[in-house]
Amino acid sequence: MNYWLMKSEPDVYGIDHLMRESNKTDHWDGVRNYQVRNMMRDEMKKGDLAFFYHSNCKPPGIAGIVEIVRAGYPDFTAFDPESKYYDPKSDPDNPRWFMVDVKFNKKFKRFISLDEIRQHPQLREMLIVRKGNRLSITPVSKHEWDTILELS
DNA sequence: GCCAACGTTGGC
DNA sequence: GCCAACGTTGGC
Repeated sequence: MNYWLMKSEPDVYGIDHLMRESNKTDHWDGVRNYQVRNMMRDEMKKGDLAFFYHSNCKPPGIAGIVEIVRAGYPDFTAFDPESKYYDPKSDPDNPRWFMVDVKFNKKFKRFISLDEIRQHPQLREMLIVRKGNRLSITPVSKHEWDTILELS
């Protein structure tokens, strides 16, 4: 079982959106970065847990937890010319992009801001606080996971 | 809105 | 295969 952190812009799709989905589940579409694609395709498994991170907002930080309820499968928005994520180079017979399904697990009573994460001695190694890290999904160690849960 | 830190593209 | 130009991300 692995732990992750998944970024999303709350103005576009935040944890409150996921809460309101039917069955509180949705697919995590639109990833168009190869490193993240590889993680979703090869490493993220059903039953894994992830922090739902709000980016590009004030303040950025972790809002809650989601569960991976379906492992990597082809991102069908890449095949849809009407989608903003359309990619004509992704062939349905050999898909270029993948996604996972996530289900709302919990919203933290207390939002854990990026600033708080940055200040915490046990969280200095988190990829999210590394300069220049722009990956929309990053792995989280068990120790980091537990530390943030204690804060929440 | 700015801009640093990337990743991608494409000419050569 | 190099690398300049361009596009994107995301904190500030």
